Amino acid sequence: MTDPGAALTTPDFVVLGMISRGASSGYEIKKWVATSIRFFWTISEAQIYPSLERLERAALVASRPAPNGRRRRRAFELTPAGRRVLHDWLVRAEPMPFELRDVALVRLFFADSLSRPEARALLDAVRRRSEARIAALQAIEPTAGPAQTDGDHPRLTLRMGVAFHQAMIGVCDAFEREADPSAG
Amino acid sequence: MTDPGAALTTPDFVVLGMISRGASSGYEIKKWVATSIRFFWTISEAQIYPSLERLERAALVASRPAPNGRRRRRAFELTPAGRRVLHDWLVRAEPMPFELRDVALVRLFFADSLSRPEARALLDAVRRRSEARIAALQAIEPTAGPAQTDGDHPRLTLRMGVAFHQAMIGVCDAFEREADPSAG
DNA sequence: GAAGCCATGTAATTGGTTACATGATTAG
DNA sequence: CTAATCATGTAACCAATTACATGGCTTC
Repeated sequence: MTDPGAALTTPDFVVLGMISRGASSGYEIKKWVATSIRFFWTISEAQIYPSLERLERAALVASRPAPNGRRRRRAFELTPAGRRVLHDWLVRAEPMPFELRDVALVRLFFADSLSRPEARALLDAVRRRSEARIAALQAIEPTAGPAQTDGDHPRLTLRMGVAFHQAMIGVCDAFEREADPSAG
Repeated sequence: MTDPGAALTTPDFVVLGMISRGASSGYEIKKWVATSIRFFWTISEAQIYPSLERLERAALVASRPAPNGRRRRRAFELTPAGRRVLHDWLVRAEPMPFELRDVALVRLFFADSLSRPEARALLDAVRRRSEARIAALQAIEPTAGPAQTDGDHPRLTLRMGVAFHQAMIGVCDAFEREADPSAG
């Protein structure tokens, strides 16, 4: 075949990527996603298990039975081809659209029709949401241990999440100060 | 019925909201979305026209034929009920999950397996993307004219977009400096 | 012995996009 | 006279979620 990674979708690469980082079972992939990339990508079992099948048929991952007692379990690892395909995807130059889908911002956009206190309440809700999200992100602290100076990309993406929401909070505060200078 | 806004989806409220801001036709809603909220919400004709039908059946909008010459056109406006439903939605206290879906961050997350220059190239791509997005946002400048001190929420959401991406750029820069202190 | 977690998997539905069809008008 | 824009609409398709089904193990 010309390009074994051509038919794969982003969820497939996520599965591949998590296995490359050491996740072995479908269940583990799900949990790892939930404690790492969930803030910018989600995935459900209904995607993971069929994806694992496809990846194995394409010989990008290999599985062996690895039961815990009588509880069945399949352990996966990358094949050399899988590692190559993942690498190619990571370095591929292609547009990466920034897709945000945020009801809160939609509501804020339309908030001109609200009264001052109503608009302020909405703005406060947005600020609190960001504060909560920052707390959730900081509770993760990936790759436990003191700052490893080098190449800790999970930490990088975590920081981006925090920076995002700090920025949002900053804009909320600035806007509030403008609308109500007495509180400045 | 108990709550005329209960059955509506977010796209419906977007349609309602755009009409409340003066968009009159389906076509116009589409264009207004494309120059305002598209950075945090999108909508297609295939959603807009059926939505308009639903909203009219629910008596939240009213339409009259308003052809331009022989080119057919339906002009919409909010009914009092529509205005009320929109208002209720805007002030409703309900969770507003921040949903980001970003392949770029996924790729960055997995970038530990890349070589230094490869990881750097990816980081640069992310930074350039944010720069481009900031430029696109600043090209919009909504509610043309000099800063209207008060209640300009479209401008608020615009600023959030800019602040977001400035924050991302900041994190990119910081990370790069850490990984390669010689460039500091 | 019940609740919760480990573990795999599928069916049905949802929500949305893409692509198309149609046709009038305006700008170059 | 052609391309772009105005304008409305539908059909087919796709990605992803929700909800469920099954069953073993662990903890209280």
